[in-house]
Amino acid sequence: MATLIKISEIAQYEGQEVTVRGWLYHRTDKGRLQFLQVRDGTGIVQCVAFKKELPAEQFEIARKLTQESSVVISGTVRADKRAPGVPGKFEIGISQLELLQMAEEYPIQPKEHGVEFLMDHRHLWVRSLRQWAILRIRATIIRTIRNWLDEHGYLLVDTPILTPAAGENTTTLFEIDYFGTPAYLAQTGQLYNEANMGAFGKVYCFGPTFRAEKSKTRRHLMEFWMVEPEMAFYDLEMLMDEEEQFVSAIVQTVLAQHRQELEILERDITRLENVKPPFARITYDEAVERLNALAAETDDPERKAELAITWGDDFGAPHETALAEMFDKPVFVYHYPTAAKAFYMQPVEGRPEVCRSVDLLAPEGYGEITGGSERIYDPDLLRQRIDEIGINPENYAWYLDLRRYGSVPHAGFGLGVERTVAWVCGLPHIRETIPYARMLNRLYP
RNA sequence: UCCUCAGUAGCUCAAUCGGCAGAGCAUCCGGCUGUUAACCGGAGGGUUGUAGGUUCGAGUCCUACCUGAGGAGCCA
Repeated sequence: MATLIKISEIAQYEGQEVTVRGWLYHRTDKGRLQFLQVRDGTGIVQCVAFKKELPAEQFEIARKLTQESSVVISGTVRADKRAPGVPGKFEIGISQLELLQMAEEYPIQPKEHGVEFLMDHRHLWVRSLRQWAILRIRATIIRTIRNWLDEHGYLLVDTPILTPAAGENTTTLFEIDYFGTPAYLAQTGQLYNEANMGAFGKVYCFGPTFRAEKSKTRRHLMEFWMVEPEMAFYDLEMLMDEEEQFVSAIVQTVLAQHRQELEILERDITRLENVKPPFARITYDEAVERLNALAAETDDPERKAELAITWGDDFGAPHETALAEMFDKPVFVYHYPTAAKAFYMQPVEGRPEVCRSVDLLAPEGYGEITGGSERIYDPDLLRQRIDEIGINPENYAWYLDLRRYGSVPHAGFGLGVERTVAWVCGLPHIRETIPYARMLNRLYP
């Protein structure tokens, strides 16, 4: 009886009789010889059917197999440099072929397709090699996030998805009917994180978050995954130290475990190998100066207008890209204008127009992948900021409570998983970084 | 929401000045014992996004709408 194997481990079975189960990825018809590329989720292996070596009815099945038909194949593993596949270089000489289902005409061909067509067929597109590589890297990034935080003294404490009020501002929330009262899908777990921080010291939440922004860009989704660590007794510098260790660990783990997938994606890994602490740190003031200096050097008036920035404005996509291009790895930009950031961020002492906030900009135009800050821990100042912003303090009574019972300096940040995956994989658009992207005008499949 | 571009066979695209709607892939049939998105021969496959208009004649020009893409704003 043949051994049932995973295709990823085929090299261990050279010369042995094995069985693989899976789907036909591709077939080349050479008459009395059929090359079947079979995938099982772990890899792709070429299986070779010779007319002479198979019962007539089984060879006839091989000759007729359609793309994505499900099969069980047994045969002998042999090394062959010509054999394509993942990992490749080994193939199976078929001795037995069992058909589970002959697939109907499969819509996705091994060729170029349009974006709309592929997104309409996302439930099938995830079977394609590029998507296989991307989603495996995504899984590793998520696993590394959890492992790293768990190993560095953080406790996972889940925060709710159904929430009574806005985390940041009310214009970007999905509203739902909660038995007659309005509720919202969470856009952040941060406020709850701060409560949990008071209980456990270092905590994180990790899950989907929702923004109803009508954004139509390569880096926005309506539903995206975010990990948000929150740490008691951390200041901004400690926060940056922690973030650069964390982000470097993510990138280096993918490099160590997914050379094969990065190769499939044709990712230039030299830029990733460089992602190790320390990262450059510049203030918002310096960033504005650098951008305006760059704008001054530029002759193209369009480019000049794109780069020029007035102090106080938040960065747009061209600003972030231009800033990131000045460095060979991610760069921290800190001390943003208070007015441009969330109400709970700690003002800089003696200079309240800027706050103790920091964004991390990824290289190669991937933009902001983390955003964080020291939080205001003085109850009066927090109450004052809430009044200034004009939001209803009643909704934040429990949050203000946190400052009444042993308030401590603390800080935290959020990292967007999809943007990180897009950057690590070198993808032009975020839509391929999540299995089923929720975008403006797309809720299917 | 704004700007730009696009919509033709299942898919990717072509169609000159407004004049017979075509190719490759996929599918089906036939050939081939080393293919790498094989190759060779044959066949079927069309409400040109929708509605209206101009014209002897519209895939092509005009108007409105729908859908999508790229960019902007907002953000992770």
